[in-house]
Amino acid sequence: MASSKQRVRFAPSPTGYLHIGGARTALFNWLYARKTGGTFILRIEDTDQARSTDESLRAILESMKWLGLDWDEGPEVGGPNGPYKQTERLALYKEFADRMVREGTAYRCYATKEELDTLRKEAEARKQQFFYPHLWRDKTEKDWPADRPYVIRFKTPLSGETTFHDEVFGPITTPHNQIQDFILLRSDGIPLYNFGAVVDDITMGITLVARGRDHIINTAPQVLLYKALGYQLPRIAHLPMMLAPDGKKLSKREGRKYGIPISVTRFHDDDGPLDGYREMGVTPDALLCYLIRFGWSHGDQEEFTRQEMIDLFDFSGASKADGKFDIKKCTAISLKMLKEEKYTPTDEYLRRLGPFLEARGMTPRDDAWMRRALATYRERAQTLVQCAEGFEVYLKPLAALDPALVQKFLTVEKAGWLPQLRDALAAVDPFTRDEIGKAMPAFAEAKALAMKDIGQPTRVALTGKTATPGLDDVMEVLGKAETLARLDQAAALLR
RNA sequence: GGCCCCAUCGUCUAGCGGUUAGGACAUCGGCCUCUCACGCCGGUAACACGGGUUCGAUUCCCGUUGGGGUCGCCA
Repeated sequence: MASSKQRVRFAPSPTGYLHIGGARTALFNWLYARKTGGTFILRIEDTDQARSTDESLRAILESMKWLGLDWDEGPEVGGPNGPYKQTERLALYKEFADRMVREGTAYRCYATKEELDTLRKEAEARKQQFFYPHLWRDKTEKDWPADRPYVIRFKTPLSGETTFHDEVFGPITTPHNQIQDFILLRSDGIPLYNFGAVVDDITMGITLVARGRDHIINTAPQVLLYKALGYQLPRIAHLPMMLAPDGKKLSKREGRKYGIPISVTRFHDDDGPLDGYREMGVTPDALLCYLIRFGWSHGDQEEFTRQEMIDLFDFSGASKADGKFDIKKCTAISLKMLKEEKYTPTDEYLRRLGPFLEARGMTPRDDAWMRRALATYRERAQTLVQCAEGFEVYLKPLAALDPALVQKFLTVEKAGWLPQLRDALAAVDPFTRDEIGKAMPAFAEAKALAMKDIGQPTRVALTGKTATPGLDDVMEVLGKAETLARLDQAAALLR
């Protein structure tokens, strides 16, 4: 391991929401920085001006904050290597590009996009692979036409190959004849991805680049750029892809098809609002827990606190094979994380639950009551949404009972004892789970009934539902007055 | 199609030459039980195929097949 301070970055382009795969990339970089005591940089690659939007940038920052992946340098926090948006660094790219032209490792190309598109189409028609013909490669300054736009292209070596060592995949070799004379700087002075990323990684002192496997193809050109510029290569790590259950790219369409959120937080685009993991009701720690086990492992461990992730993380634990997203596993992890105080302290649980209650028209009550009520759902709610739905039993007035349920459970024949149960419960004091838990079986026994005979009718009378936490819990949370009132209401329906 | 990469239960994965191939999710039984969950017990379920190397291959090498990535003045 390098002795100097590690510097890593996450470099999204603000052309949409923060994709779940991007979140995984961000997590791995963040973990590496935190583990090594290094610096985590957030850099905005907004060079695609046609697609970049401020709304997208806001959404990405919001998602990063929600995940708790804080950055040491970048938007809002600044830093010594700014600015951190590429469109604010154009002079830098020009300086590097001009230098390369001067040194002969790059050249001006005056071929127009139209011209090249035509050639591309022709090659396509001949079923041949298009390859940039070295139109301007060997021209010199005296050949440059005046007043015509040009791009700057890299002068890729004509033969040989480039090999780099990937921390995850090992050595990867690319023959140079597969690398075109790619464009560094567009005619409008804006850099293309490979060039912008390299110049920034160099000037920001990045020591390790970790990104998705779809970038492996970009690495050889970037290595060539480092060499041409005379800088030392950072360490490089690629992560396997996160795919949809059918092995396709995890797109918005695929996500909908399998009920998988693909955005970290809610995002509005042309098709309307798109809910994310936050809206689905998983906690950031639970999501991170699912993500870290995707393409990485530490033996059989499935649950991690944030600190454990930091302590245990290492690129040697990464795997090479692509994976398919499994939403059921994700919610299963969510349940485990939500259930345990160690992973989700009660205070945090309630704080996160609040907005979900309010979204359903409920108002949280006092802290002690909320804690008591939460205890009845902690072991059964996979998500905060499910928990909030459960709270409707407690916080919403009981709606008119479903006639089908009344027919099934609340007839004189099946629940004629209801008024007497009500009276028996009225005598319970204190009205606690334990006392109720004794009174109910005692009542059943006195009536020569089994608990299972009185359970469901009572449950329906109390909650209008057939599945809820235990009756003793429900009654205690509801309180004696509300419990009796609801039973009275149901008893009136008996016929 | 060219080039690059990958390959253990349905899914995420453990394994780093010798294991009854383990765990988790899912699934199927059972227990618990007032319902639904949780929890507990148990079952089904994988080394893609073919060659090597080796006393011995899931593990190392080659090939085949399958999958993915990429071939833009997108990132």
